[in-house]
Amino acid sequence: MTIYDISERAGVSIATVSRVLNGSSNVSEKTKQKVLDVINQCEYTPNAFARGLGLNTMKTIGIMCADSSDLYLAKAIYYIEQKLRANGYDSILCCTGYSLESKKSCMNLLITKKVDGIILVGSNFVYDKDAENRYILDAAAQVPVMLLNAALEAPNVYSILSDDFSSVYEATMQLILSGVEDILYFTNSSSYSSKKKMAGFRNAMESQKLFSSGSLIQFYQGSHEDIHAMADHLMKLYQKGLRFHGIIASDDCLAMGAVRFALNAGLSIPEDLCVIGYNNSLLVYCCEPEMSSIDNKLETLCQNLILTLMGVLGGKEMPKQTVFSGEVIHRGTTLAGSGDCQK
Amino acid sequence: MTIYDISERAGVSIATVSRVLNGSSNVSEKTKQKVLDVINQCEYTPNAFARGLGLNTMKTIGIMCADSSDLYLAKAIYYIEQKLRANGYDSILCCTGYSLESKKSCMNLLITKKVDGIILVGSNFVYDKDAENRYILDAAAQVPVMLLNAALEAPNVYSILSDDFSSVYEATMQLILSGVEDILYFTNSSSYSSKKKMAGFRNAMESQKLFSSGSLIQFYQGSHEDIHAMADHLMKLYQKGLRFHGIIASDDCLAMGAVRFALNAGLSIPEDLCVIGYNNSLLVYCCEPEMSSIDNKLETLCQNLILTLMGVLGGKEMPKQTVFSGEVIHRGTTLAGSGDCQK
DNA sequence: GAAAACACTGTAACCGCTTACAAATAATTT
DNA sequence: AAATTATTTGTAAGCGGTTACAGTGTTTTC
Repeated sequence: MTIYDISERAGVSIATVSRVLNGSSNVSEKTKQKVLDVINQCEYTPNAFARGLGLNTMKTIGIMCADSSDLYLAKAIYYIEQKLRANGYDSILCCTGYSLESKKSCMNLLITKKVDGIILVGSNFVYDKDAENRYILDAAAQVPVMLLNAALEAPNVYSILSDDFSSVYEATMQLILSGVEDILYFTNSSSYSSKKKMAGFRNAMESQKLFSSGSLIQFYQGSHEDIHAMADHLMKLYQKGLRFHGIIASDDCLAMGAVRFALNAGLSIPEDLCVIGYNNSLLVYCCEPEMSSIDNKLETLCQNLILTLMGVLGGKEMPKQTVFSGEVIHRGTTLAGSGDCQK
Repeated sequence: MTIYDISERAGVSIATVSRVLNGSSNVSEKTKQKVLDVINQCEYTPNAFARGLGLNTMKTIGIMCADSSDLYLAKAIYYIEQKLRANGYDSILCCTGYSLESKKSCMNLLITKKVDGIILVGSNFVYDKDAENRYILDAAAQVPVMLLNAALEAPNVYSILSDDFSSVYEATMQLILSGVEDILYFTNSSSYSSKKKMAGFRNAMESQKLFSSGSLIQFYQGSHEDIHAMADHLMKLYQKGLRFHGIIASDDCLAMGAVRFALNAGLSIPEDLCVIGYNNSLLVYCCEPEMSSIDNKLETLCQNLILTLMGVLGGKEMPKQTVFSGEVIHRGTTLAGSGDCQK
């Protein structure tokens, strides 16, 4: 069933059918209705490929993320996909993994598929060295590129992110003010946003003359989900004699590792050890006491990202970078929050 | 840059260029190389829409899931997307939510976009009433439809699922054999696989003459992630005087709710209450003691699903239904596993 | 009532690729 | 060497839409 069939049955030309299909105003109400009737009756839907060829777009956005099974990224993808579809776009998903090579190849694939825009979900897509960000700039030469939780100043690249520096700075200060001074920053990444977080931690510590040595920032290198390994990492440090009464983790899962470590080491939370996670995910309710965490307003970020993208696609001038502030939420794993548990 | 440009520069016809592009064997090695050189030199990539129009496919598979941020579904999507791309396909993702209406509309969207196949991730896509499954059959009239964790006998519909009945049956029996006889089945869904699970539970209980009343199966209706609400649900039962020493949950998150309930009620696990979750997700390591759970071999399922789909798309005869068995993994929340914790 | 403006509709070119078929060339056979 | 066959290449007709432009019929203007 093609546009020709419809035009024939409706007794009009294909141009008229096409006009009806595309909501052109230059069709009389009468013929419009006639055509619409035939279309409905035949359950005709225009061929998407032909349409794509004619219009040079299929209203599709490419979404890239390292690992869609990551709790946080999965949530972001959910918000983004929903809002995209609500705007008449749909999304090609690519889980790239963490290697630059595969990111590049996914990027090319999306460009080849002629998506209308590309969303990079997660801060791990932006590198330190300019040369490594080349692939983003190349893509941006073709279609707008949106960064969630990362920033890159470049033409046709738009960044939506939370103020990770300030969030962690604040969390650290609050921990210090509650009397905890030997704090460990526990992370598994050195991505764009991770660096910001670390800087926030470091600045806060230094402002209180507490940043003594590099060992206060601990990198965990194992699997993203292996809570045991995370706990072991900390246990080793502990056994070597390193002491700390507070841990700020770069995500909730790592924080969960910290909680487990405390359990294994016989430390009680929050008396002997305070823990603050990041992302305020489902996991915060999964431990006892419940976990304090930093909420970076993911839904707001995603909402704004789509808004910006739609603006750009609509030819509007849009802000190149938008920053939202996060919020430290205290629950049972910090002293400040052991009393009043905010939602 | 089109195929005409290439043909001109290479001094051949567009047909030849097209042949080279599509790896046709009827091209001499010499001209092939000549064309390839020009293509590389010009960094030419064929227009995907035109190609789609010509070949009537864009090598794209539609993935539908209710909520990509669900721990289990997210993981499935990850596996599926990766394996699809490895096979030269990419995927349009649609998060449908749980209403039939939106499932239908997503399905239509995918058909309209002319995907080569559709994967329904999660058992909630299959309904009891045949009429409500109409939308699946309609889609299957166009393209193969793959069901993950659900089954439907229909032309061009392929089901890949785990043997949820047996898994839960076994888990229940093991609980009973360990001395726990008053067991609650805790679920939030009545999807295809949920029913199987319930039947497994019921059968096991009945086989031991323990299935006294309907109250042994408890439906939780709230948010999928609200662990507090889940715990509250159980607490209300408990306060009403209902007593149980075992809980089998239809997913790990609900099991986590059970763990929290135990905490709130002052019950110790596993002495006073045994808990078994489902999915063997990240969450099992997030509580103390670690959670016993049923592993349904998600990666194997996904692997097989893609294998089957590729077979079907390649015109091969493929099994209409493939069932894998799961495994009960005992950890700290069951008596059987309090001693020997298997990985 | 003729000219001008307007609203609607149709014709045909084009989007960029695939592929059936015809044509030309090369390799075998007799 | 002619005839036959196999290999390679080119021509042109789609694939199913969009849309510039031209054409027709109506209404408005003076």
